[in-house]
Amino acid sequence: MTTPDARATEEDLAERLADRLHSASIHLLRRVRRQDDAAGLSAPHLSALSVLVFAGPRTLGELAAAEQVRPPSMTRVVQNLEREGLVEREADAADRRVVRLRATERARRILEESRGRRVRSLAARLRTLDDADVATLERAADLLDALTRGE
Amino acid sequence: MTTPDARATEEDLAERLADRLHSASIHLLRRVRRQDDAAGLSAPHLSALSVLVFAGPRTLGELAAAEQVRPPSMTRVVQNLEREGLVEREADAADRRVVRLRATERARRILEESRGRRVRSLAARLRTLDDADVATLERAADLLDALTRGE
DNA sequence: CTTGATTCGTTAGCCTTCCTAATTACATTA
DNA sequence: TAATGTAATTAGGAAGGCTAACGAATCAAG
Repeated sequence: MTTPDARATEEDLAERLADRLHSASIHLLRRVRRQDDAAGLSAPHLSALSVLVFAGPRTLGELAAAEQVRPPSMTRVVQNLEREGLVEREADAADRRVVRLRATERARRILEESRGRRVRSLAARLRTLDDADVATLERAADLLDALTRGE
Repeated sequence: MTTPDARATEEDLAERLADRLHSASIHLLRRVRRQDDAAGLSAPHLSALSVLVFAGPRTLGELAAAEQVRPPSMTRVVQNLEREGLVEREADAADRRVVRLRATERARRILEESRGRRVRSLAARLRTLDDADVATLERAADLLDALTRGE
């Protein structure tokens, strides 16, 4: 970085990194999607179901917020998951407008299986990395999670 | 790594990491997409154009492979970019079937501008990280790029 | 040289996922 | 009790991905 434009370059570093992470995410998702899901769970369905399984029951609106989509988008996802017997709706005692969602026992099994299938080829590639690189990606996953969550 | 248990655990670690990277990518993209693009360049368009700008001219098939989409998908993207005057087609001298694609001068300018807009909020968050975390993400971007490329 | 197989890109048509706007049902507050 | 606000759904549309089928060009055998 010995260019005359050192200041502009420095300011661009964050943007440049953001751009690279953006591209990497696009490519990672496209690769994973191709792996094709025998269990019939697409990435958005899998991701939403994960929230219910690992973080516990949520209302539809909370789930939409966690997944960073609008409620109407989540409505459809939930309808599909419900049809597959992976999610159950419960009435909220205090407020009958809200839909409380809970993953079924079957969902836990399906989730484990289909997650394995979906990310298998990526996981295979990860196994070729040395410990330091794995640690880097572990830490990066944490950081990205924190960065993309909230506000 | 000698016992079946250790091996299974090790395999689970890779899958677990793959799953976390998968989720992080979904959330990152959903966040970035919301930022909305004043220049009218969507993420897939921006990403494809980046390849042509930074890696030089490519055939349509090569570009599709680099972007991990099928040729018909890339055909549409290129048609849009062409209509915007961001990409030019050239005939290949040796093989008249192939379409050689080149980013225009205008594309370079537009790319810089719209990339900034698109990733701005992510970049702002990245600026809050310390140097070590930034370095981690830089390295992770490299690793992910390598992992999702090829084969 | 001719014929058949292959390859590059396009067209056609479908599916999924996301969105905004409008609507319905319930809750809250003035 | 009337007005306002909020949770979820419905309706409708845009974008981006896919496969299948096709035309044009190339390559490989004979």
